[in-house]
Amino acid sequence: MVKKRKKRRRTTVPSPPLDVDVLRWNKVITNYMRNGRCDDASQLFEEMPRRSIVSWNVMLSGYLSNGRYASALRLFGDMSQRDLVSWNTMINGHFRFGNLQAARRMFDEMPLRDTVSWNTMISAYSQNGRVEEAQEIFDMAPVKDSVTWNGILAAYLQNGRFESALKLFESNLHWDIVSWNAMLGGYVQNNRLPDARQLFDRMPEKDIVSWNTMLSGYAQSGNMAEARKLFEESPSKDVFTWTAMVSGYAQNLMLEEARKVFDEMPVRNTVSWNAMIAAYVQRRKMVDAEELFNAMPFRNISSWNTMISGYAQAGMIEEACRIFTSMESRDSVSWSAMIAGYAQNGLGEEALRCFVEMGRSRVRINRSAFACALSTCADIAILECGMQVHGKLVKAGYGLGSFVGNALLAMYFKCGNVDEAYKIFQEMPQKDAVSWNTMIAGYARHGFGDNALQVFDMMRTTEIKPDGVTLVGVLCACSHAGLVNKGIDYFYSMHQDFGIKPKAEHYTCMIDLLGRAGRLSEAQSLLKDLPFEPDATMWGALLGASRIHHDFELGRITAEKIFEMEPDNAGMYVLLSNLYASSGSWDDVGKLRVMMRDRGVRKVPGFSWMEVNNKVHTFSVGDSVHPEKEKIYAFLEELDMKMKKAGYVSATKLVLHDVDEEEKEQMLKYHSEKLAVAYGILNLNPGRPIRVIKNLRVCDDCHNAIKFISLIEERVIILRDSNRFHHFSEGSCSCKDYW
DNA sequence: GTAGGGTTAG
Repeated sequence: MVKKRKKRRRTTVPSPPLDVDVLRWNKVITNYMRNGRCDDASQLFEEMPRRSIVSWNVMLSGYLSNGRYASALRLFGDMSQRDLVSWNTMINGHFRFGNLQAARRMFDEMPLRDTVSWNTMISAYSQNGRVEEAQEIFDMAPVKDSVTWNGILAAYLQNGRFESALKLFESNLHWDIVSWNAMLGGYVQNNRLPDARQLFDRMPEKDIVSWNTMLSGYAQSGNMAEARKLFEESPSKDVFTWTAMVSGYAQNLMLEEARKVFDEMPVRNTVSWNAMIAAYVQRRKMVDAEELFNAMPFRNISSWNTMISGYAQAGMIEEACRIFTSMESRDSVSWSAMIAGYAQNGLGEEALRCFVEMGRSRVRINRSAFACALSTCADIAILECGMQVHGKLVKAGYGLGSFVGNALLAMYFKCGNVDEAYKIFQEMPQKDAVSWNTMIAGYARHGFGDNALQVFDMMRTTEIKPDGVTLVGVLCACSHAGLVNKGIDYFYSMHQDFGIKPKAEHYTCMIDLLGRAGRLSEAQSLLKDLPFEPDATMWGALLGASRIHHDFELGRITAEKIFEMEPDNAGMYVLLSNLYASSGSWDDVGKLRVMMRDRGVRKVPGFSWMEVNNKVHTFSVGDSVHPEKEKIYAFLEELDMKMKKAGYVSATKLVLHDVDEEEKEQMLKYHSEKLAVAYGILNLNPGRPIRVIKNLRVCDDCHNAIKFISLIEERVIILRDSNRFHHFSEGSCSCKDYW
């Protein structure tokens, strides 16, 4: 079924009699193109006294590989004759620049197709994430050679359909070595190293690629001992082998070993240098990285990109920007690295500005940039913006492959639009573990525990196995849905049923689950019998439970533990302070305040934000800067009266400061989330949900007040605080008053 | 002109 490569048939149109001159010209042009000298090449092309079809083809592929799509198109239009190579090149070019429809149209219309045409279509569709189309072409292909077969195998492997690939691979015994290697790589990428090794050992023949694939599999998974063994056993080594070792040591943070291999390498290329730079970058040694970067003989775009992301990850965003702006040409990775860098350094708006700028540049926005932009929108929770990115995404024709689809899911959840998240989820053609986990955890964080568990049940009917993250979501969902016993069951059977040993995060969920249900002593004993040392998050869960159930003493003990571990965690001081205040122990509140002052712990100022007409409005306690503050305050006064009539009592006891009653009430009234909600009601049409984001946990009084507001104003209000989501509607909240 | 291995973004 898989045959040896056939000799290429050059043309269908007879070439003019070759003369040596034309061959020489073509050679020079090819060299120019290889070195990125497009303009020199085209000048030479213009000056040629005679041209063969090869001259045209060399120009065409040269333009395409140098990013000159428009020039390529023009040239293709100008060609007086075209052979199969011209057509195939142009089709591939359309794909490379994301013009899938044009490629398909050209394929459908071309006068004659050879196997390369079919193969090009298959692999290009696959590289664009379109497995269905790749499959369609594969099924239609009249002749299939080994490249065709490997194309469909790679299409499965590269697009998360490992099981299908495996099935296909096992159904046929005549694969050539390229496909064996592809399958080996598939195992490696799916972290199935023992299986990979088995395949490796039973390969009918191995070439250097097989050895390198296996070696880098070990290296990437942290098994440097085994990688080293293969390195020494392998019958031959090339620059790939050596570079894989450097990068393996780099990723396992073994800097000295990496450098030693790098120094011993008989031959280095740019990628080897890049791997060594990456080693320094991963250790945040930017001085050494920069030194190497300056010393290397040739830099390619990855070298620059590595430096950008290195500086960005080291928090040196100005330096990253310096590298970015000094580049001659930037590709999608450069842009993505810059966008991600801004986002990781808390500069969300800069990140989005950069994304917009990328859209204006000649570089096509790739999946990564979309994913980065979406996750930025998610972090700063601006739904409108996220929806616009979503729109662009659809227009760019990327579909809902799991990578981008998952980013979309997360964005809609984090921006508070649960329904849209579910819609996306349903539309996703392939759901991986991350998709399922995002859905489950998303529903849970929004307080829709039952939905989360439904999704979990659906997941169990698929071939995708639940992992540790899934179980965190499930336990969290049980906690939020008040399904205490079900949660306990899952916890104690997860090892047996799913082969997942409970880790710290699962214990934290359990403490939260028991605590929320008021079973504080059980939560305590779980904490006492932990198989490892509890961390501050676990104590935090217990403190949260103490607060909800007003267990003064437990709260105090718990908080002391936390203060020992994390003396700077302001949130925990506030939590304890609230607990003290709610029982009127102003003395303790005062002592705590002194303690905070002595230890230099600063309360993070609370603020909220929301989006109206594509503009983000930020509010802080007792805001006096917002241009419409008069209107907002007046509205709040009015609202306050209505709320009191409906039975609302302001929880003055909860204010941190021991001030007189009237003043306390004023301070509460103007908490940032209340201001934001008021602004939303004033500026968003009735019927539209009001989405507010707050950087801290919402306080009891605001939570209570917003419940009343949702009832009086007949509004759905969705509040994201630092911990979870609250959906207020008709006087109640999806968190069931526990957060 | 189409396929498998080493570097960068998510």
